[in-house]
Amino acid sequence: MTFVPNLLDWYDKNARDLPWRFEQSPYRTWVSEIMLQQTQVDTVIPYFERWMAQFPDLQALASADEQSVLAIWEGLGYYSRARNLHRAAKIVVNEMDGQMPQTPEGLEKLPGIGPYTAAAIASIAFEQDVAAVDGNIRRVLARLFDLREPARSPQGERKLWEMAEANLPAGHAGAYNQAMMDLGAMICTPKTPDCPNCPVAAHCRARSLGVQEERPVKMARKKVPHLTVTAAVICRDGQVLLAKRPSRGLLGGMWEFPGGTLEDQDAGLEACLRREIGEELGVEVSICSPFGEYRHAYTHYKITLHAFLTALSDGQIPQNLESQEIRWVDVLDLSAYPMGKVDRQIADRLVGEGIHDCL
DNA sequence: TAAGCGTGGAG
DNA sequence: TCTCCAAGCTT
Repeated sequence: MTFVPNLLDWYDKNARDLPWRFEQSPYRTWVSEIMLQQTQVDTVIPYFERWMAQFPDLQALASADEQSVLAIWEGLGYYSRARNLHRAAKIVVNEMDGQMPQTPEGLEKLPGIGPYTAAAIASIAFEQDVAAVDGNIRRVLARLFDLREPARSPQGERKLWEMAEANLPAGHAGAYNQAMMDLGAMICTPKTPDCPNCPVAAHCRARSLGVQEERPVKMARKKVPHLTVTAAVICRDGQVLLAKRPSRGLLGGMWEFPGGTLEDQDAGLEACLRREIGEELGVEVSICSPFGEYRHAYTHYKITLHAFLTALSDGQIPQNLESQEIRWVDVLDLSAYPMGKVDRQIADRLVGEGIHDCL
């Protein structure tokens, strides 16, 4: 007797009523799965609704421009997800006659779709009998079978996919995968799992050994560096200068206030800013006043960003030396330019206070 | 293979 | 304030 009947019975009664379940289509399933990568359901829901209002189908997405796609995605993070989803939609519409692949192998060829997402879409949208393993399922399986290896190690990962496949109920893969995820999100949580209310507690080896909170075994985590960063709000005639970041890498394709990281050789924050503006724009600026200190944690490092109101020195014309593009933007138009969180905070403060030319 | 990639919520 | 970590993928 496996845990699966109890699991499916529980899911039948307790499945969450989510927007992409309430009204289901392959496209909606796809978008939801991409948004849900490394992101919690409650965070995703409002983004999903806005997305569907603006890009109701594959054709609408494929014909959109990347900036409007990034603008909708702003705040959700991992922006390559948005760029890849956009690219993939163009591929499906232009090269596949608008028909999404229905198998994991076909889906995985599209940018942004890896092993988990391919299995999730194939099982949920196309009723294929394939097992998926995500963070929730990884935790549930590691506890059910008391997996001793680190779950994210190559060997642990291989065993988890084997466990998921071994227990797959034929003809019910979509419900099975989603039930495992809902169980992980609602009952079998990372901290203090609700074992008394768990429908499969009787099958749980970690629970029977009292080690459920020690599963899954984690890999050691690296320390994150903390950088000091400066940024310039360069003001001129009611406008500010924005730079568009390179298309790949951190915040790819998003706009920002130019600046950069404090180096050992810099005499101070203002010297750092003058150096960075020289490197990035080839101009000299005069620094008028501080404009806030912003702390933020990215995936791999933390920053404290010091912003300054600045003005170009006489006769200086900014050149685009390191960005995709630079552009003078009216303060009231800043909301139309997709930005990461810190730059959005600076932009919002500019909008709120109005711009006062500093010289 | 391991590092890079955002942000927000929970404890 | 800090740590963990959340429906992972790409290079």
